[in-house]
Amino acid sequence: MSVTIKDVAKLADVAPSTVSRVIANNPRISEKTKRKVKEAMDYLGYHPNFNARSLANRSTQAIGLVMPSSADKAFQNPFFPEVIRGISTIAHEQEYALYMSTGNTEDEIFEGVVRMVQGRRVDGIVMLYSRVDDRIMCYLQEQKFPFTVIGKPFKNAESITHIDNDNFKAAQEMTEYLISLGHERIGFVGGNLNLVVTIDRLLGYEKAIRNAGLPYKDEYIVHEEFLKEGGQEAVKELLALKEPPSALLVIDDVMSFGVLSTLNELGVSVPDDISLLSFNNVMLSELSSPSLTSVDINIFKLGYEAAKGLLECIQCPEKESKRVVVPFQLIERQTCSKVIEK
Amino acid sequence: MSVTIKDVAKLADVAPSTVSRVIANNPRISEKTKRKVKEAMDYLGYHPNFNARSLANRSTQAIGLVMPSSADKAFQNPFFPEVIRGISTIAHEQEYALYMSTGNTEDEIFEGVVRMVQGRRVDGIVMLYSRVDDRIMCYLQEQKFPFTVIGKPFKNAESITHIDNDNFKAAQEMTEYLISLGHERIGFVGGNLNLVVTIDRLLGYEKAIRNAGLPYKDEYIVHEEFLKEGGQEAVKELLALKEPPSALLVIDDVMSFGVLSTLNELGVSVPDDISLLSFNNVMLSELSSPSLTSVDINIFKLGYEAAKGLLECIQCPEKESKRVVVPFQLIERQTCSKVIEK
DNA sequence: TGGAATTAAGTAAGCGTATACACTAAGTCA
DNA sequence: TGACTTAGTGTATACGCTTACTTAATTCCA
Repeated sequence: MSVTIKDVAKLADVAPSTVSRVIANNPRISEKTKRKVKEAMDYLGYHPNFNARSLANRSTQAIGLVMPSSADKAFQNPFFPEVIRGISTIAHEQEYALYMSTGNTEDEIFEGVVRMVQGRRVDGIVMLYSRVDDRIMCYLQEQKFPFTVIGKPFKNAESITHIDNDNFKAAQEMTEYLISLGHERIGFVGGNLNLVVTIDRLLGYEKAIRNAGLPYKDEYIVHEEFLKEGGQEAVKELLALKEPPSALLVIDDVMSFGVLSTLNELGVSVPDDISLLSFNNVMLSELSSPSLTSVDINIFKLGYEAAKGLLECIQCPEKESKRVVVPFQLIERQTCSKVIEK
Repeated sequence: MSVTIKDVAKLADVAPSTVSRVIANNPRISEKTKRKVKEAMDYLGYHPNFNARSLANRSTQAIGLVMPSSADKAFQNPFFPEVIRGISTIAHEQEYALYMSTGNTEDEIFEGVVRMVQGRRVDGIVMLYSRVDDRIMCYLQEQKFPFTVIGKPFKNAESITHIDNDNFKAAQEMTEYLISLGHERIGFVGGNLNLVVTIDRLLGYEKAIRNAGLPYKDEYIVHEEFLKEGGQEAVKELLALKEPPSALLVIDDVMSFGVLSTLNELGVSVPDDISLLSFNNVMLSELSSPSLTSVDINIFKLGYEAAKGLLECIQCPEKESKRVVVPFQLIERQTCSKVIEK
């Protein structure tokens, strides 16, 4: 059917192995032969069969991506496309392709990963999230399969290459920023508590609150899904309190969009009645009205570095694991203001 | 190293071929044997090696995605994640994985596709765009490689399964809508003229303009890149005219975001000074201020149907090609208003 | 009861590539 | 000149799986 290494060998009048060596650019082949073989390859339009190569080679030139939930849900958050942009940039530089398996339930996703790994469909995996006691991560560790994590692993962080922001510090500084604006009732709108990023940011928030001698109130802390709907739910809860917060630290821009729309419906003005500070600085966060004050966590770089680290793992497995911290930066826009004394 | 079909065969005391048949659920194997083999597989934690299977099988259970530009750029437009959501939904249902190769230049992307195809890394391809005289599409046709297209192929549309909106009609109706609001100077902000979608919508626009007996002016037609920056450029050009348009038909929401921000900078009010109607109804188009009046083209469904069509192509290659038209719907929000007589 | 028909499982030949090992021819050196 | 490198190729096997072909065992019917 398609042209194989043997066809090339026949045409160039050499052995198949020689052709294989030319492909691998083996120095033991003379320039003359190389030229001859290359001509034959061009003439026949030869392209190596990746499956055969992978089989013989035990390498696939592909890296797998694992998302926290079904791609279906994940892609609703611009975080993921942006991470993938970063990943694909370096993947492309090194001629790796990206491979995604999807699933609806946790079990399905897990099975997908097992198939990727055992089926040798990829050389390594980038986990696009970090969760408390994650089965997939445990599995990859057991299997000693190369992987890197975006976010901080809950356990064994030292032995796993991971790329993260200093989320604790970021949340602390941002809370301090809100405090400096005069806010004393600051709500925290978090995502899923299983995600390490939620925990880190919550701890940073707590630290700042306590440092400032403010009361740390459980009712100011809400956890919802990482979607617009999550933000909407959260606001409803918080505004139902006797003393609703005057500022919100929201863990994700998309949630903030939800928060914003609900506040708008309720006739609560941002930032006059309530300030909003969120994380991620997604591409579209400047578009909302008012535009979001948000912490730029450099999503692109998170992806880029994660893939880079993974390729290093794959290429030299002895290399020890490392932690890369990507800096963050507050982007001030229109959703935060000073408290006006009444 | 990892457990193979032979290990399972040995443990279950059958021949490797029998194990293979159990995996394929071949009816010629007795239930008793199947049970025995499955036990052995579970016990050993066996998972088939996909590369070996693909090699023997000539099938990969993966579908390739081709984007119009580098993933880097494409992912800046929420259109693509959303299409991929649709694709991944059905891909997952049928246990296919997604495969993406990326490249910066047109040549690199082309090479990536050739490697996908010749290297037998995927069973079929979904083209996420349709362009005039596209090398990749020609190549896939020559190779008789299964593929489907999102958008209308420029040539041979009858012989290629494709999923599209009726962009001509959509643009015509939308232009008529603007005309019905009293607008007589309507600008058209298009994307790359090589994209068939741009052409179709432009033609629909022209049709409506001419039907209404309005002058069709070239200077009202601008083409820029499918990004925010593109929208920004476009506005600058259009507002520099002696008689700037009172309404704009913008081909893409992200461009509209750019249009909006520039108009805002220039102190032009939307919709009071200028109306804006755009396409795609991306998830975040309700967030801008004012929120975008936009045509919902059902991006998710475009992806879903494209992948579905592809899987049909793969599974029965004789099946004839088809055209699926996904309906559109105007979502009225805040960027269009009637012309106020002065 | 013998042989055809049917069912169940095994044998072995690929799929296309990589690579350890073997081999040849030419060059090196004492 | 003969033993010894060394550069350049070829041979043969392995990678893990599928499948056409065969064989063995069982059933069925005249």
